[in-house]
Amino acid sequence: MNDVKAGPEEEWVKSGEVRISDLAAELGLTKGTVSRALNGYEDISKKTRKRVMEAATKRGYVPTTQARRLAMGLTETIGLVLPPMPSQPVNTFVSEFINSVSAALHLHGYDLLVHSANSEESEVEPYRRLVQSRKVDGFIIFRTNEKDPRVNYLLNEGFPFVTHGRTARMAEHDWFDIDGEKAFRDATSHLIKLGHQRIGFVGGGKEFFSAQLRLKGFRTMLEESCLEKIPSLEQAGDLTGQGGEIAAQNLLKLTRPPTAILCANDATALGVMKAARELGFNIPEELSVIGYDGIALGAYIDPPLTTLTFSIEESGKEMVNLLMRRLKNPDLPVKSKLASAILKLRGSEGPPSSIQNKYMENCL
Amino acid sequence: MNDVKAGPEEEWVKSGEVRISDLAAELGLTKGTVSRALNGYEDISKKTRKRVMEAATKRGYVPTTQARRLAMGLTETIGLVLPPMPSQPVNTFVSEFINSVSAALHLHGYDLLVHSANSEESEVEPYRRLVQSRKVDGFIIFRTNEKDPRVNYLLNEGFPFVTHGRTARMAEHDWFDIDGEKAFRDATSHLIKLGHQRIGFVGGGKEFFSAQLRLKGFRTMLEESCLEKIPSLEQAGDLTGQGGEIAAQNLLKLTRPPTAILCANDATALGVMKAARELGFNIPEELSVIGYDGIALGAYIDPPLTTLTFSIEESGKEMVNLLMRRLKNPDLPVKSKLASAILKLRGSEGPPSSIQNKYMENCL
DNA sequence: AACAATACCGAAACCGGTTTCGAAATGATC
DNA sequence: GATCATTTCGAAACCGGTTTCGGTATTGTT
Repeated sequence: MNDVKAGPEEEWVKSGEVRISDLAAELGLTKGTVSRALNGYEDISKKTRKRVMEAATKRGYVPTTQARRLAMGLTETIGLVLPPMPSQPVNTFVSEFINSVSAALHLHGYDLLVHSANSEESEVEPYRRLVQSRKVDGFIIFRTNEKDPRVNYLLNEGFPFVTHGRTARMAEHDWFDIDGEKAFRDATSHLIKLGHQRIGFVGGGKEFFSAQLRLKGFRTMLEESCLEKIPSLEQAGDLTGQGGEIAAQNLLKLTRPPTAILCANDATALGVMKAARELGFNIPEELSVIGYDGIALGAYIDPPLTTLTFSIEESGKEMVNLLMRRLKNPDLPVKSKLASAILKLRGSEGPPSSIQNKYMENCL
Repeated sequence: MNDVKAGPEEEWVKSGEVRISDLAAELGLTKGTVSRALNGYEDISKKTRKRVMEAATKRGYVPTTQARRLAMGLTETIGLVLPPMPSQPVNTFVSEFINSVSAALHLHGYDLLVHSANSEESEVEPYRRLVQSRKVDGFIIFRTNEKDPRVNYLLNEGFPFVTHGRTARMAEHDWFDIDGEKAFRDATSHLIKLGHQRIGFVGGGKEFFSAQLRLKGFRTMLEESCLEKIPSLEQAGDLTGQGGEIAAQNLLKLTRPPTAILCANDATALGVMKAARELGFNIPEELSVIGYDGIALGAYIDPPLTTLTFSIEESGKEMVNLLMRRLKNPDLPVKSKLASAILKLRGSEGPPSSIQNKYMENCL
């Protein structure tokens, strides 16, 4: 009966059974004194502090988080609400992102509360609940839209948060983003240098702000390179594989199909490649494809997908830094960080089959 | 100055500013009475309850979670520790799983605390910390190993948890698992019926319990079908794409390479397909490949990957149910649930090029 | 009308910590 | 040795709820 696994001499203490008052009683001190001793207050003699610390480690005392947080009036917890999952998630971004955010928060003594969004209710509802019940001190928000109700709500409440992605009100809140515009200038430039002149673009709808910025980068580089903008080569997808398929079918059935297609993300690119295969286009000989996201799977398909990648770990870390700064001092001016994506050449792009060499010559 | 967004008449209350004592004072009651009124105690008159409820909704009162939890002695939080991320994650399981677990927990009024494992320290360390600081009431554990130190620790502590996957001590704790053995019997049977007689298997190391069970299913079906077991056709990978590549190279360079390869997961299968392409094997004509996991991206590669799938949403839901049951009554006998995977035919398998028709004739 | 039973609410303890304030003990100064 | 400044700790309030217990006020019973 009642036997426990432990050495014979060793007295086994089940975790978390010793309270600060037990410790105080054992030491002949008050719990206030014990608390101050453990928390490094200066008005505790070295001798007493040593006694307390030793007793604490010996008895395995760890303060009860709930009590400490109540007393200190903070939750030491950051909320992250998962957007409703698409039926066919193709991206490992979320898990990597959660991982890096969680790790970064841990360094600051913060916990990560992950909440799932119920698609039945309003987008801001989970945030409202978490704020009202005071379960978190701040939020990490990702997949922002240009006009984002979550951002509006939190700004209105004066509640701390950082977004991954810019919004219409980005001047009013901290944010981190990848410079998708520059990324697509780079990718477009790369294709142009390879000799492409008819380049297609498959983006997201207008509701995807980041995808719009990528489109902007694409257009900018076309203009800089004196290539005419051909509206029919710009397709609005929905950032899914299926959307990519449909968009690619539209593009490749044109009388003069593009020789390259830039995709706003990798899922789209995979759909584009699938459609291209089915329509008999060889990649990259007859069609170059470039994606965005850098998903690992891209390296295993045939041909391996050339894509724009960025460090998810850095994203998480930087966002946590911004948020911690905000929590320490809510009145600081807004701060933001723009990181850049790099083009990872893997093989799904190359020179067009028939190189038209007039490129760039009449420009400037 | 000090203007807030609200109707002119409406008095604007910033969320979470009203305490139970405020409410009590306003109503001329004590906070104990207000608390009982809101929590449905029977010793409150209908009239008073109505007054309290109305005042609460009007003033937007929501109890402070930390205080409630401290008073009630529970955290209403479940911990989930992410295993160290592989450098090349190709699987969306984690994010989907987190999503479904979080959603299921929410139905029970529980929160999900996601913690990341620091690869520098022991595997159980995060669990120990969460237990000692009393941040969670229980754990959801996944990617268990046969001998799992986390399981040992928690069993020793008597701390509630549910695993995704079986362990050597599965008789002592609640668990949920997919019947990988049956799944691989099915997949193997499918290949045999297609006419394959030399079937390769790329698994994980011995440290991956679930992969071992899949191997067992493979072997069982070979035996049942009176096919001889050829040891060199069983390769131990590491459940990554790279591992799959290497294993496939070994298999395909054999004098008599297999006509089909079963893979313990999709990441491995992708690596196998890559190696096969590079060695000039056409899939599925010259080599059939089947994976396990049902990752969505498998549908977009060429050929689409045939795989064994299961419902991640169901996994999360069932695990939460098991855990909630355990929390309500810690003394209940252990309970478990075994769900089955289904073979999703997508095109990466087919009959072998040269059918040897003697199959199954001399069996039984 | 007297008494017991019941409905309803206030008072206070409690959860497990933190932090402020003041008092006692110690040390320093003359 | 008396006075004052410092060090060190105890006492108590506090964080914001929940829950037990007991005391009125009300109702029901004979």
